[in-house]
Amino acid sequence: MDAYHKLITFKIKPSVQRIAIMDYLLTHRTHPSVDEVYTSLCEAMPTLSRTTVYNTLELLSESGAALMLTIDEGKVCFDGDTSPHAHFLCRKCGKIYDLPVESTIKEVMGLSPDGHVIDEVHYYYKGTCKNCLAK
Amino acid sequence: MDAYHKLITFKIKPSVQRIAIMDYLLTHRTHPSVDEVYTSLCEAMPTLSRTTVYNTLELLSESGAALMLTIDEGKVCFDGDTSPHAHFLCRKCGKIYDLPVESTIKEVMGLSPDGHVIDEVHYYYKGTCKNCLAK
DNA sequence: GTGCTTGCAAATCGTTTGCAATAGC
DNA sequence: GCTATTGCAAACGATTTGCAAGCAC
Repeated sequence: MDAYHKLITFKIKPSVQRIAIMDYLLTHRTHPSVDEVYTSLCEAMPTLSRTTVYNTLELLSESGAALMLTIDEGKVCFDGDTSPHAHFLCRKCGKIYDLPVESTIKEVMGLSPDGHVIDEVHYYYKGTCKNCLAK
Repeated sequence: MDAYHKLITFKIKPSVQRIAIMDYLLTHRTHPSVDEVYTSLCEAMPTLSRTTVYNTLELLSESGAALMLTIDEGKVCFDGDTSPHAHFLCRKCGKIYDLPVESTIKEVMGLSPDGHVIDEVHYYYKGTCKNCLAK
């Protein structure tokens, strides 16, 4: 699905900026930070403001069109892939990798044994990635 | 185990401040932020500085004597309980609850199918807690 | 006395806010 | 024209840094 239709699907009114940001998330599976999205899009859209990127990414994650990741302390990252998967952060190079989940995240959703309602699940792993191990 | 011996176990040189901070984490299972630890300890130790709290909590989490939680975007929390368990954040009241983990986190530790070395695992759940549901 | 630990103040950085300019129906 | 969206600049708050003073062996 392209960016425009993903916005429509999640009931988000499309605008030039929103489509560009959604498209960036869908075509760059690098789990970018706000600043990476902003800086990358600025080349093609020089009038884009950081505020709009903040607003839009918040809107996307609240609407369910993107995931807000807090695996990296001190700065938030975003993922346009909203299918169930886990995330791995390499402490050496700082890259975030996708990992498959054994027991699907969907099973956890709903009411916890303690009586809390769970509507969002994140599995975060940290360590050293394959590439950094080889060095 | 008391704070002093937990520091020794994790090869951390004890000091008055480090013992006080470790003790705070062991006796307050509220997943406090840096500021909560600092403010609470300041009453009894007026000369304590925020820098020391930052340094010590970083040292504790790097040494494995405490967990650094990033479930709450924008500010980091700490947990003196280093046994395997998951965390649930209530978006209404902001409290973090401990949850038991079905498949133990220890099983995940080690080499991932992709060849990355995993040495830290966090399971984060978000939603509305029992108490807030009742209101 | 040497090296580690602490504490203060200033700086930094990601993020939020207030508000005016703009775009879309 | 009305409402929602965008963009700028200033404010904010958590965290980091530089460095001097203090403590322990």
